[in-house]
Amino acid sequence: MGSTTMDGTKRHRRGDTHQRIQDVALELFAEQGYEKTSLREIAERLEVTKAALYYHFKTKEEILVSIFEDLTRPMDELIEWGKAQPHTLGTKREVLRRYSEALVGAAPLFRFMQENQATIRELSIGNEFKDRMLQMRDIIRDPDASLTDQVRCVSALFTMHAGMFVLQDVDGDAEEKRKAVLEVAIDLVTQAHAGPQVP
Amino acid sequence: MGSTTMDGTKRHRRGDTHQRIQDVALELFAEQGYEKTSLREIAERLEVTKAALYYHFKTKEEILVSIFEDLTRPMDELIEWGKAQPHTLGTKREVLRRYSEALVGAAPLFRFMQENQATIRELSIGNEFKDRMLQMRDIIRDPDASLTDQVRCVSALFTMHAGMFVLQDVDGDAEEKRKAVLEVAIDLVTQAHAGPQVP
Amino acid sequence: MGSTTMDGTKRHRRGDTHQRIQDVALELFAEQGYEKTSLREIAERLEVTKAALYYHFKTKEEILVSIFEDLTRPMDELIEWGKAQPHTLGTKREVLRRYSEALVGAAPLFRFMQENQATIRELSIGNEFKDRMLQMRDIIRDPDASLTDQVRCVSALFTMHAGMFVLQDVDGDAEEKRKAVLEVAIDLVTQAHAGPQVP
Amino acid sequence: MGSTTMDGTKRHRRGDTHQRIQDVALELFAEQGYEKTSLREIAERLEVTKAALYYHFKTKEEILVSIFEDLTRPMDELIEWGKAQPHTLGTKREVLRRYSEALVGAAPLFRFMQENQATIRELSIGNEFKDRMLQMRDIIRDPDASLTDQVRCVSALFTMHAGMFVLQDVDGDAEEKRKAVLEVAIDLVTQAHAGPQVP
DNA sequence: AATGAATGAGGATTCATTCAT
DNA sequence: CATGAATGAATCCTCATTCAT
Repeated sequence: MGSTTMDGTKRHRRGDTHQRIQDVALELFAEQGYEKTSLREIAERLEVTKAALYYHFKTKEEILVSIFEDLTRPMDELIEWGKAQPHTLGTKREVLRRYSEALVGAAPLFRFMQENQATIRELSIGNEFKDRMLQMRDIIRDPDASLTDQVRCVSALFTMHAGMFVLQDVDGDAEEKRKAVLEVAIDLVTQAHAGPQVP
Repeated sequence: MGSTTMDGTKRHRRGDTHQRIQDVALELFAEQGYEKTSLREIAERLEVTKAALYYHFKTKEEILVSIFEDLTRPMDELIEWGKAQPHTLGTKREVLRRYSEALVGAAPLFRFMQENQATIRELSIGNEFKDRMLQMRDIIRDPDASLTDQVRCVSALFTMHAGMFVLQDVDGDAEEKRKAVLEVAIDLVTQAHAGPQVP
Repeated sequence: MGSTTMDGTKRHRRGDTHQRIQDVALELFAEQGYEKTSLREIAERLEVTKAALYYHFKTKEEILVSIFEDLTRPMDELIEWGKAQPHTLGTKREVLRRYSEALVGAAPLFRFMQENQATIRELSIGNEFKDRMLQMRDIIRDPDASLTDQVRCVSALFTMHAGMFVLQDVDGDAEEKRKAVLEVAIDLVTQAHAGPQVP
Repeated sequence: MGSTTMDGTKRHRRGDTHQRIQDVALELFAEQGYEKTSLREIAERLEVTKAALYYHFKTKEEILVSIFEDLTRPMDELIEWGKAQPHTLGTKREVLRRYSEALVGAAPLFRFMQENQATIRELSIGNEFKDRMLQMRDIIRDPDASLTDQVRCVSALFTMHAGMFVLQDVDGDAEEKRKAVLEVAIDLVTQAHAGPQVP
């Protein structure tokens, strides 16, 4: 029942449940945290049994890992691209611009990552995530710049991550806010670049 | 037996265990997260029984609450002071300066708060903390400023919170880093102030 | 499709998978025990799905039962033969001799039976196995003999079962060990026969 | 309630529950096997909750380990003693005699060990038990004797272990049976000693 | 001021089994 | 002949909490 589609194809929507588990899980993880979200809860909301989850994923952690891998792919590609470019201010601005867009697609995941750092540190994705962040940092910052300028770069990255969520309860349309955040981030990086020239 | 002597030497100072519980708890909470830290673990590290913890605190949450209240008192006072001042750039700078110092004393707690947001949101201190942050925000930002400038202010706050931990694996002495972070934060607020004048 | 060819070459011989399941199952049962061996494990090692096992066998227990029946047929025949003979010492020796040989073919099964008695007792083959053993015992022992002599006979049987596995970590070639075990068993039965004559 | 004794001592029978858990656990382990016995079952029979078991023992395995350690102490001592004696036939007989007696006290445990070998092999006591058996074997057997004589010695040991349980459904009083088994075992060892002299 | 003993609720995970395709 | 998807029941275990002493 219910697996027949308009065109009469009685397809078994392979990946349907798989995908739905990921969706609901991310929703709940982001809402309540990883630890506080039980598999029972996920299963109930999907109207399947806990055991069904285990048919699709070997462990609770694997659910998270799979979400993470799926949603951070665009960032991986961005990092790959960024590392191949010359470390100019132009590159950095472009990276921030693209990063800002990539974040939109993975917003719930990043909100989750940000709010569950303690938990994630102990999980297998902990290091993976940290590595990605450090790679981004190394694309953005200049290790020979002043400490202050380095802080500016790190702050730029942070502003982008946090900005999106912290501003949730502020007035204004989401796309506008994204642009404002991006502007501040680009400003910070630009200042970091200008900085050393006028010591 | 015989835990008090006339001159106070070698006595189990009242509040000794109480304090030790808070210390160990915060240490573990910050390290592993609130959910992953069990009372058994805290008790074991203190070499007392779980039941002993219940002599000093009614619940696990109360341990956290008490830590929170003790460690955020300086910030409360700062907020009180800040609200009483005129909303000038000078005030804001001073607030950031003092905030930066206050953060040093409460660093593990803030690290904890930052890394356990999802958990904390469901706890009683969740709102308290959010309120404090919003009050800080309202001291720092100007609600009539452009969205971008508002982001600058929020970013200034965020930079201070995050900066301290994210920079842990970066070179340089802690006090220097604190100053660099403070500088960037003050810069951001200063720019936010300059901004509206050149629209 | 296409699993049989005219000349029988390259055909999926009927019972191929059936047989392979039994082989792998016995191997794992003997190695890890019945309870600790899951159908998932068996299926994985065969590179089929669990459901495939259910095409060939109705239950997990049935897999074991079928192995048991296949491998103990020679013993059944031996018992049939033994019961038909006169209860002389010669018969008993011959039975032991043949039993020893039969054991070689069913070694993994017997190792399994011996190491999983608690489990087997609750299974349908439990009684069957016990019955076989009692019938063997009744061929070997003389119910009117002294208790000691009866113990000798039971011990002879036991020695044969256990001997093969316990001696695994002892020096020497398997066939030699089998003969040594057989010799001791025959000795025991011989003594049991000599016993009553010299009270 | 119920913890007051005749003499008015209101003692908390420390170790009472601890001991009762061991008793019931061994009973069930021996009856149904280790795997098939769930903690729920043990708890129910004791009219406590599962969690209570975990107050007394860290894991299910630890319950078994503790039983094992308590009940095999006499054997450890016997082995210690046996190793210190000269390897004469007299010593061996004495060891068997004492072993036979020690077995009576630990009968359910040994029945359990015998019937759950597959399970035990994977548990921490597996090796401990095997070690004890090999030490016994090395006290009893002579490594330079003929293979047949070595089998005799191993068989003697085995006969003692198995004899007690296999003979359960045979006529006669328990003590008598024990003596018969012991006699056969001693005979086997004696023959092993006499053997090499007449090659 | 602290302990020993226990509980109830819930956690993740595994298993044998079923059934439509 | 075999699979993909799912279930229900059970498993071991952990946790915060309570209470008499």
